[in-house]
Amino acid sequence: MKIATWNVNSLKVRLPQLLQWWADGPADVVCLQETKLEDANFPAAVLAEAGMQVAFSGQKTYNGVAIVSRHALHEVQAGIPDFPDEQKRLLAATSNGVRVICLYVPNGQSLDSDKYQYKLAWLTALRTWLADELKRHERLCMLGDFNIAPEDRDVHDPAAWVGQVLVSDAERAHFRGLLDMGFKDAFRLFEQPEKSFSWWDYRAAGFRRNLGLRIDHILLSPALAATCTACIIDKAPRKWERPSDHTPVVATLAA
DNA sequence: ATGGCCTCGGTTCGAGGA
Repeated sequence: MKIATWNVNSLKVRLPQLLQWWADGPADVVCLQETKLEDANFPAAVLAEAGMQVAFSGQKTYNGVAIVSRHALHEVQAGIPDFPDEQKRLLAATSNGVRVICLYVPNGQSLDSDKYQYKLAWLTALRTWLADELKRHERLCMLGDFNIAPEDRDVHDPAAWVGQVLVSDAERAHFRGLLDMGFKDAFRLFEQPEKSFSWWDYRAAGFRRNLGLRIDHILLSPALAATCTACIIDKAPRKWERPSDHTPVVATLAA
């Protein structure tokens, strides 16, 4: 079973790329972020036609998350319980016996912004809720755009990023907190090339020059981590016409 | 060396992203 995460930066724009990537067959479950679509406009019929089961939670213009799967999706839940939030950033569902959480962590904008405080509050609520979820679901995974580069090696130029969001101590402490709960960063279970990133700025020819960040992650519960045989960043879609600024991350789980 | 894009809503620019 392959599970993946991909911030598509508008599903309306990226629908052809998603269909192409799905047809190429690299995943059984894909968590999508930044769909930027109200639920009424979600292309459910087109995706169903392509063989996808879908669950989605969206809003106009911003945010929006979805899960697409070859297998049926059960027990769909949107949002973090007890954390009222207008922004559609979290969706959970069970597929093939695996509990899948799709998330889009707030960006935070800058360290002195209210949006940064919202980001930290969101992460606190996430961790509080997850402590319970880990007890309820042994086979649990969390995939998404975390908007956190966990370590300096996940940043193309750490010195240039000092003092910015995505790399701050408080954000990284939240990420480590998830690892301390028992989650494993699937990508780091394996030897990886240096300067592996999942996002590159559209500006400055960022992709061509590999000026990127690794901010899209797959975290696995201990039981799932034990079954993980590979985790890769698939850079192919970032080279296609009109790409998202993020590219998919894919983990392989043995049956 | 510097700055360099893309998406959306809604008009032709501002906000937001990372």
